[in-house]
Amino acid sequence: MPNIHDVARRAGVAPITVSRVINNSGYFSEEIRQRVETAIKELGYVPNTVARSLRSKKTQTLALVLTDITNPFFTNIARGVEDIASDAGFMVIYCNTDESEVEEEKYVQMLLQKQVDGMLLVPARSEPSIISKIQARGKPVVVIDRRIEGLESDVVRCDSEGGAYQLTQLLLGLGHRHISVLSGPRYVSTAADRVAGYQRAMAEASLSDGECIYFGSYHQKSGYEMAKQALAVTPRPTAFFAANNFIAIGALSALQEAGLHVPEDFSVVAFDDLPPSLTTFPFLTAIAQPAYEMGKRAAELLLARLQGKANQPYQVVVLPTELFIRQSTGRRLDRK
Amino acid sequence: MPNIHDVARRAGVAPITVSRVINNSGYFSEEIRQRVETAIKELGYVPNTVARSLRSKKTQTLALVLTDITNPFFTNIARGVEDIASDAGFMVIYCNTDESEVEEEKYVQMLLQKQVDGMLLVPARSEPSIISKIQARGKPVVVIDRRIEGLESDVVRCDSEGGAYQLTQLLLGLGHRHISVLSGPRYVSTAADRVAGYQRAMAEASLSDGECIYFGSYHQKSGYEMAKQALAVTPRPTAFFAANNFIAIGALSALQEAGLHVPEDFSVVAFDDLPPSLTTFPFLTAIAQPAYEMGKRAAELLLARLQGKANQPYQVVVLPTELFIRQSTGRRLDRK
DNA sequence: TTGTAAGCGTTATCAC
DNA sequence: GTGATAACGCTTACAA
Repeated sequence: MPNIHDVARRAGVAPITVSRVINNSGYFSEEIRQRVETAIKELGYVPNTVARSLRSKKTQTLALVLTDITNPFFTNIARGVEDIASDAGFMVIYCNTDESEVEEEKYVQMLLQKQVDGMLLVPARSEPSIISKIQARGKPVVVIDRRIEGLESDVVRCDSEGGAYQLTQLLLGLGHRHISVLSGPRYVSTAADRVAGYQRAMAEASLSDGECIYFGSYHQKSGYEMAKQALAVTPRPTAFFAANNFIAIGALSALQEAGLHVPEDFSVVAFDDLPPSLTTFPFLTAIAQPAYEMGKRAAELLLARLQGKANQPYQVVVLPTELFIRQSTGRRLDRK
Repeated sequence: MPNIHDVARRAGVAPITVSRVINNSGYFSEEIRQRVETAIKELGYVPNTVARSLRSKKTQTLALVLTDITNPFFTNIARGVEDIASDAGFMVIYCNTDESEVEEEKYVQMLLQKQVDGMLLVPARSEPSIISKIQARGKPVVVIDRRIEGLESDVVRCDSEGGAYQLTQLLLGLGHRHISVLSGPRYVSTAADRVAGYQRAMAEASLSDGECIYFGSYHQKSGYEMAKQALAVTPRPTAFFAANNFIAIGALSALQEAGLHVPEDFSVVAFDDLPPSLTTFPFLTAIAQPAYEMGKRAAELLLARLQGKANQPYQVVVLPTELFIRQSTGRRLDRK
């Protein structure tokens, strides 16, 4: 493969001149541009970004570290990130941690070695060390989706506590008194915050939330298992609050298996809507987060840091959620 | 940030010795390993992969170029790719082309500049030039999901023609005679092959497919619009064959809007199933492709090429699909 | 088992 | 406007 020297020789100029033409930087005459461009074409020259990065200390590469690209919420974040990054001439490396701190640590280490210019990260745990580590190496990070106590950084997320409060209030308004929360991993802020929102609503209604809180993982299987457990409790709950879309789907199959019909016999609400493009018939009452917008905003924040705004104060962007009331909550319960 | 020289100085060895310890290559004594590792820790040294890549001509990076990560079919391919790549110590850059040749060309160019070790590509068009270009630069490529006439390369895909034939036969067996195909972009092989499978089944049943074939894009909106058009034709069709999941969803809303109930008044089948983790209640009769497996196999093929099997004959892997018969096709039509 | 020297392909710096 | 030179941080090839 030809390099910049080969092009220079063919065009009868110095390598640095070729570099100037390629990058459209510094001064050169129109005639030189012609000669260089011709030589590039004739040789089929492709600039080597690796060499350029070594010299310039910039890779034009961002990393997106999330838990599972398979979840449409994260998929849409990814798409938002990529669209913005791509427009700015950046490429994106993505990594799935499956909520594992070990994987997260491994990926971050690799990404630092790769000299990515910045990272967008959905942290596996609510503990600041991994982020601090990245910041300590002078790389900007934007934390997506989750809260980390005691950490200064750019953040883009939604209000989990508030959304959960809204969903719980909706159920309470429909007359439900025994509501089980099927939540995600205990140490993930969204899972904890969604429980907290539920608890606030329950407390305001002077109801106990005694045995009704389950922590699991943000997966269908876990939703199924938590629902099974919850249904075995006496008195049996009349509604579920699923802390994400996958959990809701799992809970629905548990309900079906138990012969309970939604919404006739049971109500279900979920945090995270299913994208309309994937829903045969919208059914679940849900709080929707603007995932694509979250990815976009996060990428914009990161790029701003890379484009000189390195020393501005950190921004915490909390985007609004939207409540969609659908069939899974049905009508008001008859008071017993 | 410290570099390999700093570590070498601190450990009292030569840079190359540090390199050997880091990469666990060549010979060095246990004592040297200790000294080097201590120095690395004390300095917080992180190896610079960019410099390493420049020298070794390997970036340990793959690229996944697909049309839209937002489609769960591709999301699962991506996940399969990433899992395999990650196990082998490779990172993955992903790019969305939205079926645009221009975007595809732009991305491939950037990826070549970035010196990725190999590419996995869902080509935007059934035309070999972009792939040949990558091959010409000595980079291995695996073509995913689509056929390209007259191209020698590794390929992982499913049998679109056969799956479409199966779905059409199912509809014919239920008594449908007026079946409209709502397909994807005319010049994408999967869209064309799915139409071909439909045509074969129709021809075998001695039925005409005159005005019943629509080409659009693989999106919900296009599905909606094609369905609208198809429903305006006399005699009105009694069934749709949607060439992908998004089109099916769009078609369902058009049917709902037209006051037609599925499956009572109308049947719908789709190529591409919706992942169970995203389906509140499975409803669509569909051909499912093993997307995750496709991504996995494709990544394995690519890695094999990178690990010395560069000159083996190209492999074309055609994975089996699975038919799920659900409610959207209902019962046998009463013969008129 | 360890080290020296050169070079990977660019660009920053300074000179002309 | 254009070019010579060094340097980015590492590893290959060779030497000791």
